[in-house]
Amino acid sequence: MTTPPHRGDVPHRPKVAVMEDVAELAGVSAMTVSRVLNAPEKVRPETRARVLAAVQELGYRPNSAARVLVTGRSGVLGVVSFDTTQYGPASTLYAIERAARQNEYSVSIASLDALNRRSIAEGVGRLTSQSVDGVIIVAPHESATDGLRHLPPDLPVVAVDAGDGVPFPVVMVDQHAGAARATRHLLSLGHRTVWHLSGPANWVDASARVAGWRSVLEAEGREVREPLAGDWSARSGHELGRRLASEDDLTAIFVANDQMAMGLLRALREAGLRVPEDVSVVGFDDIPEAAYFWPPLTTVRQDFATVGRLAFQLVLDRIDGVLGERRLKVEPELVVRESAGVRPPG
Amino acid sequence: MTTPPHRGDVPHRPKVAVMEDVAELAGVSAMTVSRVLNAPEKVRPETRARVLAAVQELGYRPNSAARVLVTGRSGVLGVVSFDTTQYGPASTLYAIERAARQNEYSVSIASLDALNRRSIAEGVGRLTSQSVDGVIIVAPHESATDGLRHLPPDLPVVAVDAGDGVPFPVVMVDQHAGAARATRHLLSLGHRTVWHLSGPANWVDASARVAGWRSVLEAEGREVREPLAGDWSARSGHELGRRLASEDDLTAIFVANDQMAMGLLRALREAGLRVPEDVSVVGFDDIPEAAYFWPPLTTVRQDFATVGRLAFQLVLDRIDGVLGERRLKVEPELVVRESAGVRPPG
DNA sequence: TTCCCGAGTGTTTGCGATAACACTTATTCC
DNA sequence: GGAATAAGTGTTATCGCAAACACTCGGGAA
Repeated sequence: MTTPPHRGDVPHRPKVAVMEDVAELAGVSAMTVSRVLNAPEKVRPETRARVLAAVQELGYRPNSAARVLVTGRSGVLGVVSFDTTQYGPASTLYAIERAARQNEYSVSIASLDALNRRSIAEGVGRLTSQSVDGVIIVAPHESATDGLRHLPPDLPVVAVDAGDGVPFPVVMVDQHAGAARATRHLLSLGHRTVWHLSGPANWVDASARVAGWRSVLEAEGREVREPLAGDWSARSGHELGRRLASEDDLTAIFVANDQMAMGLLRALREAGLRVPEDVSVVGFDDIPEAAYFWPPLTTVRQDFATVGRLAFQLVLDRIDGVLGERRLKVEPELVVRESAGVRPPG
Repeated sequence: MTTPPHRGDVPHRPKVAVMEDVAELAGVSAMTVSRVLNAPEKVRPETRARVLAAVQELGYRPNSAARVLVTGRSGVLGVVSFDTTQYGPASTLYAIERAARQNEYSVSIASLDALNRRSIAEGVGRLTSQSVDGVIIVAPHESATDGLRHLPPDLPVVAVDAGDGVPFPVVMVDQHAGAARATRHLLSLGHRTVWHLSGPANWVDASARVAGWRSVLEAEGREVREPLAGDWSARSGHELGRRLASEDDLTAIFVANDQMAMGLLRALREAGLRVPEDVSVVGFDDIPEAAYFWPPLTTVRQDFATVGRLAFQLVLDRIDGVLGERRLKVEPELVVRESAGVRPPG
């Protein structure tokens, strides 16, 4: 007498209901249950009601793996991104998730440790092997652009803040325009020229902001001082600020993001310079804390929520086979607070 | 003669390779391919090499849906969380994703619009219907605790920062100890008592910090002033700071997070109070910018990365059937900078 | 009446992988 | 030498669902 294998050692799971169970309870075939769930109008109302009641009673939930296997669609969107602890990427991700949820999609994420071609390809790979229907890439680094050119061509992909020359739609804030706006604002206050504390080299946002800043200065025939590059952190803003503080024609600075602006403000104060009386500062991003900097920071607001929403809409279109815009720009907005004032006399 | 259906109208996709294709190319059965991928040691090295070559040549990637269907395991971990744009949740999420990735798991997210039982159940539902293997819930609100009691009992779940009485493991920073440390630090500087600017009611972290702060004051026989509750934002810190500024025995304040501390610092300055000469301030979190506040903020560092890592380890154990710790606490650390000083004379 | 049509439902098949088991062949042991 | 064993591989069944097609039935058109 042998003991039956694999029985008894497991405490008899109350096995979850499958479609067949629902069908049986409702006295119909599994196919009818499927129809009730996917094309209710094809089922007579009273049958439908019986099925729905059975679904309810058994707490039935369709098995997505089985559905994916047969339909080829998963209802999952992949997002690959770099450093989601930062305000910008985090907000974008959040907006994407919201938009996805409203369209019955869920979101799978793949964070990147580094920004380079291998890393991006690998991130996309992790997602595609989870059968995502499409991918949004939030990787605003120029090295990424390269990686983006070598993706599976049939996969619906949309990038956020990517450089030129990627073979699919891109959604981005118009960094160039934002930087230009900030720079013009400072010039309009009477400053002779504007210094720039930029983001790290090879970040597309950083380059675009440099370009926007430079273009305004050049158009106005102002002197263009070499920008100092930080790494987006308050720490780097502080460090560069100390160097900057000793320049004698320093009256206006455009900083590539709010965190660096924060470090800069502190460095200036430590050097005995008052903001905005002696030096004017304009940031970029409008993080929620910007209004509580000392002094409250004049900055350029990026609407990450809109970016996320648009990016989702674009992948969704691609998934549905619609070929939409190739490059959407969201307008940034100058938020005037108190860190930028008129040029000091002298 | 009828035309063959569904041929020619679709522009002949280069259909992706499936296991059978690999098998054919390598001259083996599909089962052998499967073994090469899942239990390579059971296949003779030369066969294995042939199969691997075929995999390479066809660019074969296993179809996860099919695998999930038959194995019942997806390799996907669900994370439900509230407001991932904030530093804490974002960092936790990031750490979870990292840990997951290192263990060949990927991560699906479900953001919550609100913190209540329905919302949490719905978020978990969205994830389970995607066949996740386990779920980590980052929802530090007391109303969540209720929702957490009504989840499918067989689903491996771990919570981050949940209150007592949830029926599964919880990982959290020891908020009580952190608050106590901050409070003791202020008392040790000679302050007679410490005010508290707390987080919103019903947030478990907020309550724990209040409790930690209160317990030290009571143990030392100091006066306990009613805490003022903010909403974690710099804005609320500023607003409450204005109210606080007029109190005449105000020399030390413990603030429940760094953003509120920032708003508070500004309000104090606006009221003509110097920090730390007139008033000492200690925050909580140690966000990356805290060192660049004016003055640099003394605060309590939460190690979100460790929290995320532990939470992942715990779900992983549960998925594997290991029943581990029920409540893990991560020690916070007081980071002394310049915003807290000795009690002013008088 | 007969036929056709469409609405509503059921049956069969197949999605792509793995579990379980069956089958070879070589190896070991008595 | 023969049985027992192990290593390597193949066969078959199955996971849960939906696509495709088949069937039934009643009502209108011819």
